[in-house]
Amino acid sequence: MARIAGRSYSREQVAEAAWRVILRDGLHNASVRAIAKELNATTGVVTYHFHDKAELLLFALDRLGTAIVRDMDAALAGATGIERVRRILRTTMPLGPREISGWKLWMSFVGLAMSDKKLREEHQRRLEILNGRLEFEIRALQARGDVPAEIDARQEADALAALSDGIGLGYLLRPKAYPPEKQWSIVDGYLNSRFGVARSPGVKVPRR
Amino acid sequence: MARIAGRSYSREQVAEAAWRVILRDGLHNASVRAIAKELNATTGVVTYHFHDKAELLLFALDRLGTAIVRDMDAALAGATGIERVRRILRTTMPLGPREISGWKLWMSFVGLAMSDKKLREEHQRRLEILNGRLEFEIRALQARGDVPAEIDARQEADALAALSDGIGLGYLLRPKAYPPEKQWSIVDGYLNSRFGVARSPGVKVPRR
DNA sequence: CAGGTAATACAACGCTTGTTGTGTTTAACG
DNA sequence: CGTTAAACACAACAAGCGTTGTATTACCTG
Repeated sequence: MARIAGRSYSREQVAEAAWRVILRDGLHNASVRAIAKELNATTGVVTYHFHDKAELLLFALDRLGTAIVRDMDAALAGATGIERVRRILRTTMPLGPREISGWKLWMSFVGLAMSDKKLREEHQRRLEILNGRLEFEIRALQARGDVPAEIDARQEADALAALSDGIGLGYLLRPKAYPPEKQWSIVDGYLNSRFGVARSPGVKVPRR
Repeated sequence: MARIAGRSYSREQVAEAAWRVILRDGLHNASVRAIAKELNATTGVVTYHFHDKAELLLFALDRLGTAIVRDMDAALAGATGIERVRRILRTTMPLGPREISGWKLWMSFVGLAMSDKKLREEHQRRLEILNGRLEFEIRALQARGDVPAEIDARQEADALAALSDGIGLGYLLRPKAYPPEKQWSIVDGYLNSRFGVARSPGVKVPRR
């Protein structure tokens, strides 16, 4: 346990330093030494808090996921009906700098996850949580009568998640093609033609 | 220029060896030596045909993209109307082993592209071609009267591409959640509710 | 004040990496 | 047949990597 303030780094701080290095120099340049230097420390800090570099990366990805889930729950507070679905999507899509950074980190790890089983399982766990949230909200809308009962909530959630993720991926590679207004326009268009939900007026894109 | 047959490797063969190594061991293990070993050769082959390792990777990604475009054009032969849109999507989505390998390679490079400008530009070029194809077909459908003229073809193409890419990304991380039938079900559902196009009977998922 | 332990620094090891340079083979050409 | 250049093998290099071990600092406890 950390003794004092000032010195003594936590695992979270190491993970966040790793985030910054990955965002600035890429994952393949995120060496233990580079991460330690980002902390204004030496490699001793990293090797003390983590057994492996793999453990550090896994922890960094885990924290990234929990941060997203936390933001999502915070965004859901006080929302009802279809607005809850919109809030969920708003948290995952790259609308602001925070979400964009999250997406860049996420996609950097996806590349590694193609060949690393542990990282892939971590990705799966997180995606199942997110899609589960969407499915839950859609079922709630069906119980309310706002959404036709004959649709497959599970499939509809996976479709919505795919659309959202595709927009995120598209934004990272072609930012000009997917500006925030267009992201929302696409999603609203989908929600509208799929659930018959009226488009939200103004297409507000606030948050940070 | 290659003198004889048997020996003498081409740039394409080196790139394809790189593909196999990346698919088997991951991009971070695709060293020059590993790629040469995959060719049953030495590093001399690689260094002779490519100035850099970066040049090799860029070439490998470029060839992957042109292969996809070639498959797409082949799939478009003899198709008319909305079926052409379906054929395009069928080429990009991870329905068969070939497309799945393509997606794994593609996503491996995306991770690097987050910090490599050249790779990112190559990704952009390819995506603009693919989305351009979709936009062109949608405009053709509008000219035919099959699709309402008041919709934004550009945005509709980007939305469709995002949905397709999101399904591809989702499949790589959660294959069980996006089996081929479900992939088509989602896309058909979208086309149906968006363009009012009748679902294709049988939901065939052939090809390789 | 003394002892102990958490937290970090630092040096060193073995290994792998991309790259460069120099041989060596082989096919084509005058 | 002899020359030339393409195509490749091979060795060597410096740099960087993750990891390990040991030394050092700083705080808490008794």
